[in-house]
Amino acid sequence: MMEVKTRPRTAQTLREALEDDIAVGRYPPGSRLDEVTLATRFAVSRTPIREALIELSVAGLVEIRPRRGAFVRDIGISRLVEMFQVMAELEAMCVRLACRRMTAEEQAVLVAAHEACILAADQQTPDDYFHANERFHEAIYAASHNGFLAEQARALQNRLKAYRRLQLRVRNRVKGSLAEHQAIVDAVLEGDAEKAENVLRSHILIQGERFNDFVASLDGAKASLLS
Amino acid sequence: MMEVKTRPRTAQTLREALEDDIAVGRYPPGSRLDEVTLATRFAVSRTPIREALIELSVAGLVEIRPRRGAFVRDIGISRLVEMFQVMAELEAMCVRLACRRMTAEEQAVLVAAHEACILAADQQTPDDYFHANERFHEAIYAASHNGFLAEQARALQNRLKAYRRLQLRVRNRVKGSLAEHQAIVDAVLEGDAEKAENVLRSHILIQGERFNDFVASLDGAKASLLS
DNA sequence: TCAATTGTTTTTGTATACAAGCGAAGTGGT
DNA sequence: ACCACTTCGCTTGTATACAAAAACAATTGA
Repeated sequence: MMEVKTRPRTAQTLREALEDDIAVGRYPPGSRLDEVTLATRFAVSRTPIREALIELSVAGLVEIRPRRGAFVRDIGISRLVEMFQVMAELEAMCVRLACRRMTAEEQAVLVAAHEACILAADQQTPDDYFHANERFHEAIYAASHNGFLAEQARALQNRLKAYRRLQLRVRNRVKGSLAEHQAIVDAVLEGDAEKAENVLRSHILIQGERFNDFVASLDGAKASLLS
Repeated sequence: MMEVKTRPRTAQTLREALEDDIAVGRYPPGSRLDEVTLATRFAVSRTPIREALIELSVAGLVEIRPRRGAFVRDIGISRLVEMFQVMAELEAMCVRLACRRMTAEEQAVLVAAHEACILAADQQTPDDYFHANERFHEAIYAASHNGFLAEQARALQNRLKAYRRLQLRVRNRVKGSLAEHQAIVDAVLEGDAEKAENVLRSHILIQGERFNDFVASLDGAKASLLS
């Protein structure tokens, strides 16, 4: 069997490596994750592979069907909308708390992250914007001063990573995202918690909708998901 | 070493067994979970024990410090408050959605669960009330018609199980809890989503506060936590 | 020709064996 | 006597071996 480029396994854990491979689409939803194949690919025994797969299954990215193996969890579109709904609520909570509690430094970090987003959006590199966007939201999580909430938000953001990335491909979505960020920053700087909360909530909800559009637009042409 | 009563391991998984043991206090926060000890206790090899511990660590009940073992996660009081805050928001979201979406049958289930709580509260058995209470909240999760949200709510409720149980020991807490439930049911039946949301939110937040009281009241006498 | 049953093969789940790191205790030096 | 260093034991992390279940294929009977 033809060996595809195997990442050198720097210092990152097996779990992170698999997480990335799933997010990037190397292992598409529904595909089987064979233990021995993975073991040979990463040049380890089955044991650490199994442990990584268990972690991923608890985290929700992988489904382990007893006695028949691990599969990349295929999230239906309706469940995806549900997840974005919860994500919206978590982020709304974050920004609400952030409005009350955030320090001047944290405000500066948020503004800087926003400006980085603007820069990344200008040059037509969608992946750069994707990462700048992640840091923007991270700034809000951290500013909530609720460590547990921030963890939950990060975990769910990570679980939705693949879909958030795709959703950015929708026409004019980056521009729209940016405008929403601006509104959020404005509200936060004004200290208008209620406004910030509402804008952020719909900023997330719109992602679920745009993803829906995206899927609908390709319809039969599932193959191009990995284009 | 003296063998304490080892549960016969009916059909439940190792993970659930350990979860229970932690919730019940057999393994108090901070205590070390030795792999070989657990292996002999459950009469299995280290492998399935390790896998269960990994699951628990991802779920957040256990902390695995590399190369030094697994410990029951010791949740500080401030983090606990954070967790109750998030729980409150999740439940508020559940009831808000439930108000809009719940069917007549689901309303009936909720009312029935509430009545079961009243019955359980009358007879002075705190554990019965605890379980009836769980079913009451479960009815709300299910009625949200957002499967993912319901899963998240259940997971967090489970993680807080030990603390919710203790918090019920505070003077008059059961009576107070019941009154709050009544208010929630009323609001839901009226279809007043905003009211239901607010009442439920503070119903959860109050648990964090009452737990705080509870800890403060014993103060030095940590030993009696397991009374 | 098709279905069913049986035998083979592949794959998961568990046990055991082995390697390597951390901690504790002991030893030697100052 | 006190501190640093070394060594030994115990525990985790990983590899391998084995058992059992599921998938697959082939053969036989209708």
